[in-house]
Amino acid sequence: MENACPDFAPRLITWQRAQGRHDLPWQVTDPYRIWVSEIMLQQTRVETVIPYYARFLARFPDVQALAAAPLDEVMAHWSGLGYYSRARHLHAAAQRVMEAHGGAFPREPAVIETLPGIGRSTAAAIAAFAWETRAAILDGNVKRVLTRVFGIAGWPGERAVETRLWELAQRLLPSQDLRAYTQGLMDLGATRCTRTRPRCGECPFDSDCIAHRHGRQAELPGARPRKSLPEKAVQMLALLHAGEVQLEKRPAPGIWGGLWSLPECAVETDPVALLQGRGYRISAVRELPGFVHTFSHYRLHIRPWRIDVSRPQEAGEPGRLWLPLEEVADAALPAPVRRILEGLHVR
DNA sequence: AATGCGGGGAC
DNA sequence: GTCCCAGCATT
Repeated sequence: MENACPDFAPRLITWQRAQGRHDLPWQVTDPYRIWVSEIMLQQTRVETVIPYYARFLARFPDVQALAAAPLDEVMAHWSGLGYYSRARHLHAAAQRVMEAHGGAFPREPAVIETLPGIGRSTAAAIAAFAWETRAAILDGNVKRVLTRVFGIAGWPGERAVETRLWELAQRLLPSQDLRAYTQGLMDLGATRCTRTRPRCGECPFDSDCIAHRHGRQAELPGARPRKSLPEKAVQMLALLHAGEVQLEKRPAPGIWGGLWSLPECAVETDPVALLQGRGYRISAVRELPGFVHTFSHYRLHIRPWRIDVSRPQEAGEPGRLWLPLEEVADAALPAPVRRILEGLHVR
């Protein structure tokens, strides 16, 4: 497979030295500073990390200072970065480095990986940058570069594909210059082999890259399989009376919790009969155009109705109000409810 | 093997 | 809006 590009590593190293990034704040040899950067950079972009990194190192300049600091203060310096278990693990790992390793960061990737918050790729990156250790990384950048250059299909999150990528990453490792090589993989992925609109004309593997040769840059790496969302359906009832619409407050845990929404009923239910059973007198009924609202967990087919009532009921119940249509713009409404009501107001 | 974990930027 | 980002831990 790697026959597609037999001199991958030396070409990458040469490219990194000429075209790669050399001014990132964590391009140092202190393993502590490299370690902190690698944790912050997990699932987080370089531009986002830079200001946090500066503040963090100013307050916790070495592993001893981090281990001795209160966790609350570590968390405060992480505030806004997200994935806060990274900060808790970082703090715990600093204390273990002090107690189990006498304050000296371990050099062997297998030992580094036993520290909390450090997996295979992060352990390899720390060792490669700090000591030129021959260890393979496999982050999002590397997955993108390798799937494209070597034409590896499938979603990298799938076990079989990830196993292939780890094997390939391991086989491609040079015997020296691991610092430039590892940085080159990241630099290429970040500045040339980008997710969209890759700059193939400025890539050292231009002529060899399978994806470029076949115009498959957009197909590689393979996309996460689209999980088919469950389909649900509901009818929403816009009850109108004297220029006002009835709203219900959604229960607090649950979808749209705390927002004001329209009364609902199942699609099997006849809304007119339902309302008449509750004592409403109905003067006009019109079914409005249906549409689909997509959540992260399911797709909701919404069938809205405009129902003019001449004798409203259920007034004064808690969690139920009549809102003047003129005030729809300022109300706390779910997006699809707002869409329905704004459509009404135009008429 | 799947999911939870944040926030932000690109499109 | 969706997708992804210098991933890892947990189940």
